[in-house]
Amino acid sequence: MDENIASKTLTEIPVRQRQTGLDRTLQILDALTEHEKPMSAYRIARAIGAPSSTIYRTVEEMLKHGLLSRSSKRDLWLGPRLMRYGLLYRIKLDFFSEARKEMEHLWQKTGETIQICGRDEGMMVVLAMIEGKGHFRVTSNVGTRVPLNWTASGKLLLGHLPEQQARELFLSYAQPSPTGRAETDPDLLSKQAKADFAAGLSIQKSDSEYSVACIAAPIRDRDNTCQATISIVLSEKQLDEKETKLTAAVRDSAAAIEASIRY
Amino acid sequence: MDENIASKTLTEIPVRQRQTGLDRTLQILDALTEHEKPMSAYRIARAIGAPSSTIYRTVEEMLKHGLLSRSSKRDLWLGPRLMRYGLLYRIKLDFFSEARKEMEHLWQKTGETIQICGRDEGMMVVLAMIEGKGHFRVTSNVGTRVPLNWTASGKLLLGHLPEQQARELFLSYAQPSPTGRAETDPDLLSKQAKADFAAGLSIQKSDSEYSVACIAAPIRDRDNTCQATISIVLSEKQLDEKETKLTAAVRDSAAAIEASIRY
DNA sequence: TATTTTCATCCATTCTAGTGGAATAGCAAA
DNA sequence: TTTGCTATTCCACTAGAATGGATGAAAATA
Repeated sequence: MDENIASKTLTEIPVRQRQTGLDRTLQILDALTEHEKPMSAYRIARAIGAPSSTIYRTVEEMLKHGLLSRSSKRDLWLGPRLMRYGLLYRIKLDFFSEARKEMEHLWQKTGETIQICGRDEGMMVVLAMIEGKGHFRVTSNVGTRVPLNWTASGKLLLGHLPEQQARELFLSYAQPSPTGRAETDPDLLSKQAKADFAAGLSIQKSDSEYSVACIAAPIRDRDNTCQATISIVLSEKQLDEKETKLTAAVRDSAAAIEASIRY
Repeated sequence: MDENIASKTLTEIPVRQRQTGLDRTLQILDALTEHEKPMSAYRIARAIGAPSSTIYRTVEEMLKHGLLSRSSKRDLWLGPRLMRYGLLYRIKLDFFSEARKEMEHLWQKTGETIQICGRDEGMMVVLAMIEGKGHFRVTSNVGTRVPLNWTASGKLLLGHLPEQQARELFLSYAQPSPTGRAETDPDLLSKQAKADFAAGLSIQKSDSEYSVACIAAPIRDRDNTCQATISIVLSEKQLDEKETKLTAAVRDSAAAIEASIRY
């Protein structure tokens, strides 16, 4: 909300770097995605601490290109062109078609909610999902982004990184979850990430939503990088009853997807 | 708009206008999406006719921001950050949650493949989809983009525009389809678009894929703009057998979605 | 009402980034 | 070998982008 109050200490040279047009463009898009609803150009400028003249210019250019759209007289929102790249990126992920099949398979077998998740910097993103057959519903959806420390998948997604690097990402992005149960300490988190990744499984209870649990397994490529995760999202109660069976199923699905991209 | 016409008369010198960074960025992304596979920086530069020095620079900056990623030593591909905006754009479309419900509903009722489609400039994009229960499979997928003249939905998506404007879009983007059965004449297409939109229904057979048919209805907002379409994709044979029943069902679903965004 | 905040546009200044072209090297065909 | 295409980097030049600040109008608030 408030802009950058902590400007510079005495010794720091005021190298107020001029930003590139692409920087400003991405800052605008990020401001809108964070805010999650339309904003005026003026408000965007304030939110990112940029000169309004620059933002008005850039916004105009972005509108011309369909990266933004006017949602009312003065409010701006993301533009339709953004879909072009995002959706294509997803369908061309090399594991994606196989992952869809396995998702379906896992869903047939368990009847629970199944998700494929990936990482975008410090956030976990739901890439694909099938909802469970029962009445149990989760709030997440395809496209939902949450901090990595909220979920089992989030931790796995950093498990292949050197611990130091994972620590830094958790340090920058970890946030308290709505339930207050998600770990936020970077040291602990990076250790957990490494351990869970090594085990090929991560289980989590009520970290992000009350009485919601999650069983996740990593999808690793030939370089052992965690490209994505596949997971079952279910009620804590269900988890207690069927844990052994479900963990095995998730592991199998992950293995099947990995096999498809490793030849 | 028309600046560079008067300047030189006799010897036409190629006035290669300097492009903005955002222009170059989008050209790079478009080159990759069109090509549908990774390309080298050099190849991208040639594909868009830009100075290679510019492209190498821009590519470097885009890599830094996660808009591109290296898929091998020299090959570049779309970056994970693109998902951030694309998926959020979709999820926040005001009709989207209702549309998902109706999609599900229609699928339960018919058992056929159901799609929600939107428009990105001159292309139709599959925004969401549920596959049919039978063995009949279509090649399209969420994120698939095809020229507007190939599909029933494509025509509906331009139906609210003044005929002249629709004509221009068809003129720029209409292409022959794989089956050769899709209309390509802008005049005919714009008339069809208008008529189908007015009728609130468009039906198509084998225009884009052999023996594949489609029944589509427009989803219009308060301004009568066609925001998207909902459609049943099925075999021609099925269409012949159950046409009346299915058209009614699609109409009902579209109406339900429209009701949800029109209060 | 008066006053503050939001919104939008304009201008002069600074300096970045797009451009053209050259240089270099690897590789494959002729 | 020569030729030609791919691939990458470097440099000088300058169009035009980002900036800071000013100016007003409109809207919100007191």
